[in-house]
Amino acid sequence: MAWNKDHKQQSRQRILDAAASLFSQRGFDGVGIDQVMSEAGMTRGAFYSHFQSKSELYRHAMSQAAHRMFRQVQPDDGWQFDRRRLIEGYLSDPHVNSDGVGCPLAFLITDVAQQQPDIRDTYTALFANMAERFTQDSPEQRQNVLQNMVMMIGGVAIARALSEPALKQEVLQAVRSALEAEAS
Amino acid sequence: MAWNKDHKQQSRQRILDAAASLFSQRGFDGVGIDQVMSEAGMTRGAFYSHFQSKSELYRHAMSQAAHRMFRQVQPDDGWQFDRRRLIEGYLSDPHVNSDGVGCPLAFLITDVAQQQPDIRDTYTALFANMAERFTQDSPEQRQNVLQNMVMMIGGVAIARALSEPALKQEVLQAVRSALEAEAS
DNA sequence: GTCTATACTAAGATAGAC
DNA sequence: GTCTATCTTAGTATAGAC
Repeated sequence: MAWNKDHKQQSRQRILDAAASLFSQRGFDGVGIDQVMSEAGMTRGAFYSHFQSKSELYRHAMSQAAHRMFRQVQPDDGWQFDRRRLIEGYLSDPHVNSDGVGCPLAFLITDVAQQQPDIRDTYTALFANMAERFTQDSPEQRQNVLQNMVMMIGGVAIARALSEPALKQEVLQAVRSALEAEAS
Repeated sequence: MAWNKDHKQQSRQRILDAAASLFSQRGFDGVGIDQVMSEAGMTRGAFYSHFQSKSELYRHAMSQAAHRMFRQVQPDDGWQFDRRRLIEGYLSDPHVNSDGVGCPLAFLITDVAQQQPDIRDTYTALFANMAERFTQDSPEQRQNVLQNMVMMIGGVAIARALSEPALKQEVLQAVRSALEAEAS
């Protein structure tokens, strides 16, 4: 029994990892169950004993990717997060040009806006969650936090859409400048 | 002959208008040629005497929507555009919650990022074009212009993804505050 | 220039064997 | 729990009538 349970959990995790990566790059409509299951090392038929629908998979993959990012922002061991490191990492080339999992708040903005309410509710909860983590115990900073999140998320999303490297770097640099000015 | 030419132009325009609206709301993969042609009052077969592919239609629809917006920013009659009016209109409820054509730079960010190079090139050209219009003859302001564009585009895109009205308004208000502070 | 009909491919989801 | 097989629907694009 224990073995079976473990095995199912591992399969589910492989599906979620494949889904997070594929959805990050191609969006909801750009990914099929076939591709996800193939990348997870299984076939289509096995999918529905793990998730009820593609929509449910999308929501779980989005949540998982976001929470893994949150963990970097606010580690469990109680260390204060390093604001500058976070910003640099978020705007870095490996993240912006990632061909794997990226921050779903940035990589999937308009993709989410086009989907059903359940998916938009998940995105909304993740966005609100991140805003609260940043605001911590100084509610008077909330507007600044929201402005910084718009800059970071919007900047990464736009940079990913641009095909000209020079312009892409210019946008990312403009975002860095704005956030550094804000930090003082 | 003149009549035929006119008629074809009008059909093409109806297709473009329908496409701009549908793509704005549902993205590249969320729209079929059938839907576009049906909304334009024709059937599928007629499409390919106007455009070579769905991708070409998407690019033209995106360009047209953007240039119509540019015209509001910089009218032909030489009037200086009203910066505050532009910002208010861009962040307004009718634009953000529009169920028709919206600014493609905001409504289609991640949709474009997932598409082929030709589509990303079109988006890039439109973004660069808008940045230049705003910068006008003061190149030293270019970084500010890019920061403001990220704020406006990112803010509208995020607001559209959020399902909770209060949070959506909070984000838009934060963007307004940032842009007003910038204006001084 | 626009129509109907069709070729071709792929999607999401389900049924039933093992 | 995972497989193969299948149902149903819909997509892009093309061919040929009018």
